Amino acid sequence: MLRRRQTPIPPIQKLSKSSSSLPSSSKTRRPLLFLKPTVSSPDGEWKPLLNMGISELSLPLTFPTGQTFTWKQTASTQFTGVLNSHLLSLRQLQDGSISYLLHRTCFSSPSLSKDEAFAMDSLKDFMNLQVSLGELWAEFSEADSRFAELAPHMSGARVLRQDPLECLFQFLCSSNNNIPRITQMVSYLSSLGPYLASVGGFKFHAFPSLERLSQVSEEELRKAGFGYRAKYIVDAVAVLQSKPGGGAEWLLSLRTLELQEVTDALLGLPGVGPKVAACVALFSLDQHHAIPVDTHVWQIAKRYISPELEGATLTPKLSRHVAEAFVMKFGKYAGWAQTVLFIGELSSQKALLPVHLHCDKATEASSKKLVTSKNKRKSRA
DNA sequence: CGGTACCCTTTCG
DNA sequence: CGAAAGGGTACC
Repeated sequence: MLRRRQTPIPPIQKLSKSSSSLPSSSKTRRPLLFLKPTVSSPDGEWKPLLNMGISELSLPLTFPTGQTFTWKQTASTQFTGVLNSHLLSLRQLQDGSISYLLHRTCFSSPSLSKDEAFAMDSLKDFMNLQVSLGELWAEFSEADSRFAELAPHMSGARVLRQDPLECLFQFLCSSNNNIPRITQMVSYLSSLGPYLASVGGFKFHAFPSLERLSQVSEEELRKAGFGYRAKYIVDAVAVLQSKPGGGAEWLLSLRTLELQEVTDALLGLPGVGPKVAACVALFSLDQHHAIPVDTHVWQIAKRYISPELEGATLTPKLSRHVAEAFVMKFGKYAGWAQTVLFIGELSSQKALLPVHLHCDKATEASSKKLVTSKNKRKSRA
């Protein structure tokens, strides 16, 4: 059942110039993937990546959950994004098996095969695949009952390891903002970078360099709807560019530091407060116990972690308290636990949850009713 | 440390 | 249709 389709599909040069190179035996059993069948420089083919099982990786519980705004859902079970200037799509079948497709872009090597090894390394890195969710979640479930009841419905929700520069600018856009607008702003920034290709109606660009970003003015950003964050972007670019050795490199170097040092460093950037710093630390700088405390996490904390906080308002001091409480409870991968609890709060994901696991007041009442009526039915039976 | 203005869009009452 | 809130930060 779990047999992987490891059969190394021979590197068929799909419809390459010398069509005679197609092994005749394969023509009747080609997979039914009619993707852009006749373009002159075709994409690569779908290839099996791995099957860790749905419990280790779920694309829909990893990509559209507020960690990244650059990956797009390009088909019902397909997500597409840019990794080190490579454009690739991922797909997941019911059994959890993941396939990938490397798209051809203006920057692709002629054969694509050279790019593939590189793209695969990037991907494993990007998905933090060395971290086993199974072990972590067992511990989390033991530590926290809310996690335990949520976990079965959140299988495979992972924390990504994004490029720090990209991550920083995404979350600079996120302050006091909502997901659709953040997405719009981030795609504006992305559009400044080199165009790669179009997939599923989305145009993909490599994220712009600091140098390219430095060419955009505050006024332009304001016109593009960034509001007061326009100044954050412009100023942050300037500060980063002033770092000896380069801003992107400086950000990357934070990966080797402790969380407190990372946080302090990030807080030195314009537009970066504790919440944004924690997001960048967790989602791109290997700080697995960074806890971005926003209004959702605040609700979670009050409800499940520190009930005594009911009625309090979220001050910086209390934010730190909440973050500490999470780390106390979940340990050095507390940020991963937080992500699961957080997804449970997202209204977009609530639709996938049984009603009794919902947590807002309106549904709380009705779920109680449901439970009691169920119980009545049961006891009558 | 605690309070408030800041852009702008959507949702709520 | 006005108010409030939405995945905060800078400044006082």
